[in-house]
Amino acid sequence: MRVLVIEDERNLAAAVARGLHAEGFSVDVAGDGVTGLDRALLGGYGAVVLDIMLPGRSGYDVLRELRARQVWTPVLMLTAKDGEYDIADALDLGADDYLTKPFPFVVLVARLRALVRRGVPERPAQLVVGDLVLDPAAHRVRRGDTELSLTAREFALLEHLMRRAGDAVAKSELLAEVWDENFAGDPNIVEVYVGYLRRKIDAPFGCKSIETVRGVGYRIEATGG
Amino acid sequence: MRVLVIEDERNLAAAVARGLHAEGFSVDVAGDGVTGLDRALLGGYGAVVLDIMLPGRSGYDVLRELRARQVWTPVLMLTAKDGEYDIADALDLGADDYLTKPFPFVVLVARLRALVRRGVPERPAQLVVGDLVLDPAAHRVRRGDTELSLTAREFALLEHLMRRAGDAVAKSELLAEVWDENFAGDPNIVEVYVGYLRRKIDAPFGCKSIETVRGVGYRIEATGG
DNA sequence: GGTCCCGCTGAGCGGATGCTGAGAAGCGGG
DNA sequence: CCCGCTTCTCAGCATCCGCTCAGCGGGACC
Repeated sequence: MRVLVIEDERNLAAAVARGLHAEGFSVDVAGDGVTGLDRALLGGYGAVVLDIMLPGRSGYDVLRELRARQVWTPVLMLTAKDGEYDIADALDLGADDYLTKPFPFVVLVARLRALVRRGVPERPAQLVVGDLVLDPAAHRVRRGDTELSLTAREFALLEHLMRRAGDAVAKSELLAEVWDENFAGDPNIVEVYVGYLRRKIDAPFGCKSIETVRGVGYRIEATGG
Repeated sequence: MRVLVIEDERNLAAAVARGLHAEGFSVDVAGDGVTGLDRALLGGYGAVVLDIMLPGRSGYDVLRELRARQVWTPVLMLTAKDGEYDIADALDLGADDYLTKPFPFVVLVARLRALVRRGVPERPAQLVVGDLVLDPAAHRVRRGDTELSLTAREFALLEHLMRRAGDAVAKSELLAEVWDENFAGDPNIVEVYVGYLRRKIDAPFGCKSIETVRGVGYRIEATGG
């Protein structure tokens, strides 16, 4: 099984290539969108791993062009930040799955295998914590059967916490990932938004899924909810 | 390297255990899904060999539960028949590899080695001393099944001691590592915090895991815990 | 057995930390 | 053009934490 990896970060590309090779895949690497697209158009690949942020042509462009030319090779997108619109767009354009960096390597392999084996788009699993369910692609959150209405920022924060469910996530990390690496404002914003979240996802249901880890940050967990 | 084998066919389990042991693995065997899951949840295994057909809970269930609880130990599934859909489901659930019975023993060893070498540990192992368990990522401490609530400083101190479990750690080292290299205050602070720790992690359980090494510092050990 | 020093602990203070409400600025829809 | 929603700032407040200090008890060594 041949796999094409289109990724400009050399280290990551090399690591992925090495790992996939060890898993028995034949791997080609393209360092930018243009050559990546050329290779992909040649066909013969069982799957394509495609970074969104690329020099030359963006991952979006490559994917759009591929599908426009009737190439239906399964594509797994890699996104740097978990901006939900990126993902939604990519899926609309015909991506079959996606992963948010950084990702555990096994997950990449498992998803790739699933993609290749079935030849069927596997919908990325929703995030589940207790009876809290967040669907990144559909941009929805439910607690049990109740649909919750979150703003974009609240959603991004909750998604980030749920992706690391069980872990204590540092406030600085949340600030960097959910807001911006170079966010200049008041870091207190994290506390404010955690407050908003609690009022929406916990208080109405009398539970307490977001715990404060004093001196560190926050942790979301199934217990109590 | 510890390996957990969850397999109900006694002969097979015994053969696998013997063989792996001869290959240098430490092997635990669980004869059904329930006990297997319990063991696996305790962590500390480098890999799990998991039969799909099991009394108690099926291999699917065990795997699903494991992953749901954020346990990422590599799992190698064993299937009786070579129905590819079984395999597909298992891989989707987060299995890392599989073998179809009957399999040559050498293949099992090779695959296991590959699994372990590829190393998934993605999540830093938790620190274990007796029934004291500290999870740095989740920022949690348990004694047995009881969750302990430590402050940031207490946590840092305990983590440092546990990372060097069995060693006598100098007070000066603790001061430098847990506090600050250039800490200017009263060095007695270490004693104060060891006191806090003992009151939280030992006294309520009537044990004595933190020993004083007079003239040197402190040592944490399993004995009595 | 005595003496001395190390380690233990309780009280208490000052500051750090986290939560919340009020409200301003930006933005888009009607 | 106005209104409502969202995002973010700010300041007050309650709580918790980290640390100091001083006195006491017990182990080590002679």
